[in-house]
Order: sequence, then C-alpha cells, then structure tokens
Amino acid sequence: MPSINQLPVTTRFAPSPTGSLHLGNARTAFFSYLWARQSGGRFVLRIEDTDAERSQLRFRDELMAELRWLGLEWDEGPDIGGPSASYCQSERGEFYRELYAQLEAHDQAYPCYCTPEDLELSRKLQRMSGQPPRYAGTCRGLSATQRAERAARGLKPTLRFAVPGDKIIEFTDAVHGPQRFASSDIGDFIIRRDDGTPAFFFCNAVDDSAMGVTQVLRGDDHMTNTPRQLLLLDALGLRRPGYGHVGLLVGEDGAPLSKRHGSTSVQEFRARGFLSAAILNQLFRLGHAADVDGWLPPAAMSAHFRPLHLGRAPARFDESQLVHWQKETLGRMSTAEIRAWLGADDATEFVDLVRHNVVLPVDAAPWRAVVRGDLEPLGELEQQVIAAAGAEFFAAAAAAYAQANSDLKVLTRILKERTGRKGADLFMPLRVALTGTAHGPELAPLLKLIPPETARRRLELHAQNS
RNA sequence: GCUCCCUUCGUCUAGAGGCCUAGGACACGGCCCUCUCAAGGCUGUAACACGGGUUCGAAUCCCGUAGGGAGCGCCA
Repeated sequence: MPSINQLPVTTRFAPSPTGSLHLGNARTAFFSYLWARQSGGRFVLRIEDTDAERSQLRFRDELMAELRWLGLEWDEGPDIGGPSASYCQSERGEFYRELYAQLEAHDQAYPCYCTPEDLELSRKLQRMSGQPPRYAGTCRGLSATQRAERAARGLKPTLRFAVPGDKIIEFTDAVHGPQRFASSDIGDFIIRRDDGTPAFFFCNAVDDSAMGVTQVLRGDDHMTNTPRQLLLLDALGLRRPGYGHVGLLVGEDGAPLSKRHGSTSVQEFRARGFLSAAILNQLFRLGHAADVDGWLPPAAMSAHFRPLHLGRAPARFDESQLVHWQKETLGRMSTAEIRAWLGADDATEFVDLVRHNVVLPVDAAPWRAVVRGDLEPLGELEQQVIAAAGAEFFAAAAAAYAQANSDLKVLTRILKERTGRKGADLFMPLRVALTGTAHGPELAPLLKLIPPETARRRLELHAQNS
C-alpha cells in the first residue's frame, strides 16, 4: 500500500556470499524490503561475489534460503532474473569494462603499479608522521613511456580513480540528514584489482545506479565511503541513488555482534527454533520506531514501517526481547503448527498442554519425559516438598489413585478427606511426585497423559522411601 | 593522526521549543488470579552524558567537553 506522498522506491540488498546471513545484515535487508513494499516499489537482490577467494556458491544459496525463510522475497535477483541481469557481479565484467574505459579515456582513472608492500610502507610512514594514510599519488603522473616500462617488467597494474582535488561532495542522508565532505580528504582509491576484478567502491556504486536503485540502505560503517562513490558516479555521469545509513547492530557489550555474543546468524536462530515472525518482530524494532506497539504479523509490517524513523545510534541486540516476540508468536499459532514446530510427533493433547511452557522446541523435552519417560532427579526445593508431605501422605495418595485413576479432581477430593490437606499443601507434593518439578503445566490434564502404571509407581515411591 | 557519525530508564524506543512533574515496550520487583510456572489484570523502581549559551520557556536550537563508533584496505 503506497502512501499518498511517497513515490515507488527501489531498494536492494547486496550481500557478499562469504558467510552466513548475519542478523545485522538481515535487518538492513528487511528494512530495505519494507521500504520497497511500502512504497509499491521494487526490492532487488544482488550478489557481490567479486572476491573469488572467499565467495562460495553454498553461501549464496544459504543466503537466499534464509532470506526466503524470513519472508523477504525479492523482485529481481540472481535466480529469478530481471531487467538488469546479471545480478551476480562476477558476471558483470563486460559492463564494468566499458565504464573503466570511459574513465580512462577522460583521465579520470589511471593504472597504478605500486605493490601491496609499497603501499603498506607508505601508509606506515604517513601514520608515523601524523598524516592520514592515503594513497600518495605515486602513479598518477606516470607518462605513457613510464607505464610501458613498468608493464614490460611484468608488473600488473590496478586501476585507480583520480579523485578531483577541490570538490565539496554534498548529499542528504535519509537517516542522518545533510552531509558535506571535501574531496581533498580522499585519496585515489582502487576501482579495479590487478587481476581485473572490480573493487567494492566501484561495482557497488555503479550497479546500484545501473539497476535503478533509488534508495540504498546500509550500515553506518559505509557513511564515509559514500562521498567516494558519489564522486565516481558523478564522473561517470550516472544517476545518484539516495543513501541512508542505519546505526549498527551491536551485542550486549556494545561491540559489533560477533561469535562471542552467541548466535549471530539467522541460520543459527532458526536452528534453535526461533520463528521467523519472532525474529522479524524483533528486528522491526531495533533501530526503528514503528507507529504501533505490540506484535505484528509480518505481512502488516510494511504498512507500519517508518523510513524516517530509522535509528542513528547503534542498537543493542537483546535476546530476552527476542524471547518475548517468540512467546507472542507462539501464542498465535495453532496446535498443528506448534506440533510441527516441536518436530517430535507429539500427541495433540500434549502439545496443547505444554505450549505455554515452551519457548524453544528443546524446552518440551522434560515434559515429554514426564509423560513417557523417566523423571530427572529431584532438586532441593522438590526434595523439601516431598519430605514435608511425608510417607503417609503418599501412601494415601497411592491408595486414592487406585480409586480415582487419572482423574485429578476425584483424586484430590479423596485425598483431602483422608489427609485434611488442601491448596498448595495438597497439590504441590502431588505435582512434584508425578512430574519431578514444582513448576509446569496444569496438573489435571498432565496426569491424564501419564500412563497409570507410571503414575502409581511415582506415588508409591515416596510412600516407602520417606 | 585526519575526516565523519553517535549519546533519553538495564535494553529497544517516543519526543521536530511550551502537550514532558519525559510516554510506551522488554527485563526486573510487588499485588491480584492460581496447586506451580506461563498467560492475564493492577502496580512499582528506573533515563534526557557533562558544561556553557540562545529563549519568557530546551530532551528538543547553537558552541564546547567527555565517552563511544566508523572510514582512511588489491574486504565488502
């Protein structure tokens, strides 16, 4: 549903297939997706696989699988094509070559024969003398004969963009507002590696423009990269997309989300049993202020997305909040859905009983054991409850069970008459003896699921021991 | 070092000069309900980084300070 004053916006997600889909990337992908959907525009998926060393097909497939699992469907992409195909940068060499030629023809780019060692040394020297570590421009003024001489020595050049020295680059960031940079602060940067592959600053900017992207949404860490890309686009006469830089997603300690914070990839959360709707509800509120509170079905989110309310400050990811959305999501699922999610072929009565005591599928295991297995050893609190009730109580309980069978109401009525106990004094010992813990789902239906033989044994056990 | 960005309860955030004795959500505590946990209802603790201005009035505007972050890569 496009809003009245918003033109269709084309956004994109442009991951490099060098690892699994990180929560932070998933969030920017999600915001981009929502923005496109909200405006009635398009969402493009582009794979930035220019690093042949680290890029892998399996990561690309995994990335797409996770995106789809989250429900972020793209309108153009490597698998479905589109007007700007190919959507893999490794297949766009021809397009890049033309642009390189254009830049070189206008002296806006030049071959650089400096070796990585040269460059590192130069940077080191600059740092030591308190200078910004920028490319010194060594190869910028090389004559044709000097270039030929170097090429003859077998040196393979990179291609550098000749940054104009005296420009002010201005743009309005969609989340930060007006920005101003001086080109004199930017060194000539590499736009083509010595193996002929395009470098990020170049192919990323050029593809966004060529693919008709009108709004680039990305992490804050790209903020100071933007003027470089704008310079490049201007030199090429390509249309500038709008840029918006979202605050990063960080861990509980404020450091960028990493392994030591536990799960960080969508795949890991999925494997643990978190639901996509839960993850989406959480991401929806990290670094973004929606216009409503409370759980939203994913399909309703684009209507409540507010691009102008994206956060500038880094947002901390707090798993306890994810757990909250997980509970909210679970509460809205049918028994059949939860049963499938638990993945253990449970009886529907069992599913209905434990669903409110479970956040992840693994949490169902203890209750499964209560119903069709053996109890865990009693904890300290549980032992106290058993001891306080006494052997006599359980003898009476076992006898009552013989009469009442698995009808807890009848069982407790009989026990109440015989022992004079009521309330927690009556129920707690029963709960502990029958389930092994002091907490859990409603006891009456739970008792019905415990095989009679097992229930009797559990009650009799305490009639003898204590 | 240089350039840029950021800073409201523990956490996510509302807030575009008076509607703010700063609101909501999560988490936490209490009460109610209840055999227990969960759910639900009620309720409590808790924040404008600091210092100067501007203004009748500032969380909101300006300038500094402090703290945090990013970029300056043949990685994206």
